[in-house]
Amino acid sequence: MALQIFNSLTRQKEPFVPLEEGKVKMYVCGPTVYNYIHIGNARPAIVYDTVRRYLIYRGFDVTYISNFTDVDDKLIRTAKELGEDVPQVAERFINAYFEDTGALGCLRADAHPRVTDHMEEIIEFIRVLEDKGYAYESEGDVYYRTRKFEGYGKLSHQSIDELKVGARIEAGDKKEDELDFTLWKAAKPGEIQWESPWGRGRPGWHIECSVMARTHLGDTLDIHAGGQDLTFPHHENEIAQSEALTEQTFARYWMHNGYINIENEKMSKSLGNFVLVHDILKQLDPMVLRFFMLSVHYRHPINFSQELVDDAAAGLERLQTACFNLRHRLGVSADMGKDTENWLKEIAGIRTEFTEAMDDDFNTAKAISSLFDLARLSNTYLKEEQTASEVLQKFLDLFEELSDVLGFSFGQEEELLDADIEALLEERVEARKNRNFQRADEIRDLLKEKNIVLEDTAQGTRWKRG
RNA sequence: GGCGGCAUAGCCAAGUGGUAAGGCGUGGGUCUGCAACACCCUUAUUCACCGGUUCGAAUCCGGUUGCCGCCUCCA
Repeated sequence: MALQIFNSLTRQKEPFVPLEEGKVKMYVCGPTVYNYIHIGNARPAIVYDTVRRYLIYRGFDVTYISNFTDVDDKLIRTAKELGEDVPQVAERFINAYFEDTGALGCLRADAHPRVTDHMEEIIEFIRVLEDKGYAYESEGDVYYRTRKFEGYGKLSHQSIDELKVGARIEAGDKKEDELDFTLWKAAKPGEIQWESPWGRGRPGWHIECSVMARTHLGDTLDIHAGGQDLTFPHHENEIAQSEALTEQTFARYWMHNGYINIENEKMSKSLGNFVLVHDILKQLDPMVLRFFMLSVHYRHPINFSQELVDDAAAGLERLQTACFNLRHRLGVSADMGKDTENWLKEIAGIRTEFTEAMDDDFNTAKAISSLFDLARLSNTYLKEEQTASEVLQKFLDLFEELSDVLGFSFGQEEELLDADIEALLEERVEARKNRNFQRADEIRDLLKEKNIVLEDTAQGTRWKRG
């Protein structure tokens, strides 16, 4: 079964066939960097990072581009409020973005282009649109002549007239048609601005993605992705701009992830329930947040609440414990297992299960259930009195292989204990041997206070950080 | 008004024609000196409701109800 992707353009799953065999050009709309990212921004970051990892796992050569919108109205406003200039604000939140998404296990894109580094290309792009009759200047602004683009509405599946019903009509509008959107915006005095054929100004909202995608990936992308809310108008407008200019298909597969609600409510500024990744990670293991995000299919809405996060943490811990227990056993027991072939076959079967889930439009929820199957299987194996190192190692390898695709890391740093704690551990072994359970329990309690949890097994006592 | 989505156990969540994955939680049991970890069993004769198609539907069709999103800045 081939990899299938749900394409927003056709509203159905399609076999994924990149334009150039073996190579994938992927563009993900990045944030406007006027604040720390919230968990709604974290979802696409995590989801498409996982898509990318899986494509790589499947053997594709992926070029992954994700932009920063580092100039726009919100940035200008924020800079004003903070008494800084726009580049300063952008720089700070770009750094914060890397810090936050890095903690969440997201790999760096092959490039993170910024709007302000592409002014020449943007101006040139608009100029060509103007030449072709798709753009017109009006009092220093430049607008896109929406009605001229035949396919307008094909992504959001709306006809232009349906869209028009909902369009806002502003008094004294400089546009020819209320559906026309801004390509270039004349600057007000004091605002950040660039020289252009239409006077000093800055780019409109949608043009930057068309330009940066083309600059870094060429005329046709394999995958263009972003949040569901970007479908209209952002992505619709990108298509109009790019396809008017190049007369080529802009993106072949469009992916859109669902929203996040907070405690069953839409996250919004007015409700005051914005959850910033920067804040939540102070009290939440980033891997738990990632696990939580991937435990629901990316196109479905997801509800964020303390209770659900706690559930996710418990689930993730089960997987971590399974790995931990495998490592302990690998370190202490002899290499003597039976039925090795059968176990190896079962392990391999789980890889297939996982791949089939991911092939089906990146069904990470189902893929995660394969990890749980793997945990159950390995835990069952650990009940055997005799184990084979080869099998234990294969279990660990598959855990690592699959969790790496999902971007989880089950930390395994070899830690050393202080000498006095080692001494207590040894004393406890003696005490238990002598059936001095009172002393043994005393030591266990003592270490628990130091956040070291002891577990007695048939293969000796193991410890972990609580 | 237009376009679209969702409704599966206490909670979360897969599942798009073949007789309900998985996780968390619950209850019982096994293991253990006691724990912990783990394992086994338990928790939906049923998938919002009503019709229809079919040998067979959570899955397809029609209708009803409820919730949500987009059409306006937004991941």
